Amino acid sequence: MADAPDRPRPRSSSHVTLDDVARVSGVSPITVSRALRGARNVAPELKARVQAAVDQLGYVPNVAARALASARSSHVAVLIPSLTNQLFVELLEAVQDALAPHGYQSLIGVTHYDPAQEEALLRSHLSQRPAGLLLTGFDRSAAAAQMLERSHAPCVYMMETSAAPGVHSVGFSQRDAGRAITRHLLQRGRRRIAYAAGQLDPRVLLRLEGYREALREAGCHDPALELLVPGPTSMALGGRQFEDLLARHPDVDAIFYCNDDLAQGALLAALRSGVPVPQRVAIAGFNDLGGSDQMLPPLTTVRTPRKEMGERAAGMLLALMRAETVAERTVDLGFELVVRESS
Amino acid sequence: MADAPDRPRPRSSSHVTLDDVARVSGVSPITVSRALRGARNVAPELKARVQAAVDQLGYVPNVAARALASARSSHVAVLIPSLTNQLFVELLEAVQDALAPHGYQSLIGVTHYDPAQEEALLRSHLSQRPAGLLLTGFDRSAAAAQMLERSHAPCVYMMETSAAPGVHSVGFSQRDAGRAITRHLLQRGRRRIAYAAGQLDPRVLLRLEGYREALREAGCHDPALELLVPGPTSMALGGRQFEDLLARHPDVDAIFYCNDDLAQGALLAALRSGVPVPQRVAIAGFNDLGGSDQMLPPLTTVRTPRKEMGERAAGMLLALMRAETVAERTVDLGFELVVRESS
DNA sequence: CTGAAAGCGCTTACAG
DNA sequence: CTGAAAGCGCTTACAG
Repeated sequence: MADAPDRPRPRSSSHVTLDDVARVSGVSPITVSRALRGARNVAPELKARVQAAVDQLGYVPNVAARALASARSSHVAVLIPSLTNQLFVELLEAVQDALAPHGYQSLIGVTHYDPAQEEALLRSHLSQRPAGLLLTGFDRSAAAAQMLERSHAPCVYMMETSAAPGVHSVGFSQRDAGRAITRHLLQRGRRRIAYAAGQLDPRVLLRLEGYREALREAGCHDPALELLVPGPTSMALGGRQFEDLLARHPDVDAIFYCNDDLAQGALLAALRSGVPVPQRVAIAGFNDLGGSDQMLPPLTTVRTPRKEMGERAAGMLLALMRAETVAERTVDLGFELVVRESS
Repeated sequence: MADAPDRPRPRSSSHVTLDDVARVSGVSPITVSRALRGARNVAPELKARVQAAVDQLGYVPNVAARALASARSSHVAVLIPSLTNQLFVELLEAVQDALAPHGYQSLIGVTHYDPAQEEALLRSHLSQRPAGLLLTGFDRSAAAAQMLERSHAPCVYMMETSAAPGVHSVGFSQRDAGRAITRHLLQRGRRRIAYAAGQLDPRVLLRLEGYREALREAGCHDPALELLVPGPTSMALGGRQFEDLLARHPDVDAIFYCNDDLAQGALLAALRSGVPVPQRVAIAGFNDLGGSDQMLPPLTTVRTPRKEMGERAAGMLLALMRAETVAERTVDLGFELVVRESS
């Protein structure tokens, strides 16, 4: 198995091709192709001979040739808003782990929460004819939606659910989760409950809706207690929001943060300034990210099912890519209230 | 521009091809191909005509065809140990941001710190003929190293540096960094300095070497103060290690953690048990991850240049993929001691 | 600076 | 269940 000389490269590659496998196993190239793709309409005996030749030669299919001939790549485009939020990192890992065993590679695109960037990414990914798409949420530009539709590529949406016809989605109700944690704070006797958020994406705003509903039911909604700042979240921002809210509204008795990193920052700021949590203010977060259980006091939060979400979305996409009909097109995975000592 | 009927798909795609562009612009397909790839040996006037036709038709090159014909894909394989350590997420983002404008897609592989997994990933990525490779560190299986060599694919190593001939690397001295932070603790008058680590990868062990060297120089190295536990790091583990060390070695006066997440956990554990930091024990971390500046007290650590490392490694790879000779094959980016109140 | 021919390594669609 | 032919959409290598 001599290597080709370094330069100049011969036009004909020195790699083992499907034709080589056909020659060695004594069948036609098409039969090899079929056997390799696990077709049932190949005699078991030929299948075995092909496999033996593959092993002997160390044959590896050329994905580019396959993609060109079949007009379908083995890539799945995964578009997420950010890698800075641990949530999406874990979602991504679950997706990759589910897709890889089936021979699909994930091509990750980070949209930075920007519809224009998402549109550009979609355009570039779609031009490569991905086998499938995994997208985050439902809010995108009209142009992006149109490209998606025209591409006819299998697609599953993550993070939220939709019952719209033809849409496949795996997620949970952000609104219900926002309502649930707010109700929990109300049940603890809190009345002046603030909502502090950064990175105002559609899901953060849905949680805001849930928060508002719960407070209106209880008759204690006050828009002045909504602190919505654009831009990325961080522990530092959470600390500043904590100080800001207490300074401007000394009667605030609870704060619901849209993400755990903010809430962790708040907990540390409280420690720094000697504000007792939860006695003086209760603190709640969202997502149950790493470290929230280690805080002082441990953080009350909502555990979101990103691992299962990634697995289920990938599973659904796998079915769609096999051209199977998916019976359960909308999967609501729910969420879990995790009550710790901060509330 | 009517769409093809849904099913069955015609063999000939309804997409605009390079031949269409050639027809519209009145030149040969090869000239279009050259113009598109920015060749200098195309008359400016023809270039303009081609560009006009591309715009008019909305032509997008078929990457599979290009890869098949040229035996080079537009993918760069990026192999990192983990996405759980924020460090690698930031490294990855920098790489992607640097590669994307040049038309290269990153294919991410997570090795989970496992040479066998890395070998498998390398095998699968190499079979797709990536345009280039970005790898983490130098420790890999002999089989993996051999595959790399035989592939002749351009490759840049990240995180560490090597002066070995033919090797391109961008990193910093993990050993020097470990030595530097340990010396800092010594300068603060500490003598019973422990090293606490998880995820015992080669870089964690290099930092350990640096730690040992500094302590031996000062004549106070004690192997009993090295706490090396396999498996993933976390804030929870850092907290347990803190309690463990203080219980078993009451005279410990400083702990150097191999990663900030452990150190953050230690700081919280100290707070929980009322151990004053740095009065009773100094705490130092590594990497300067998000939140370390928000801790109570803020964490002393080593800032590592992951963003620049990703950018420089990608830049070097870009040059190699253009078949340029890279003069500076070994780039040492250094590190920065960040002294805060925990030491 | 420009082009006609051949080929990259597969799969599709049609036969049998 | 198996195969011969054609083609996917580009680029390489050779001419001129």
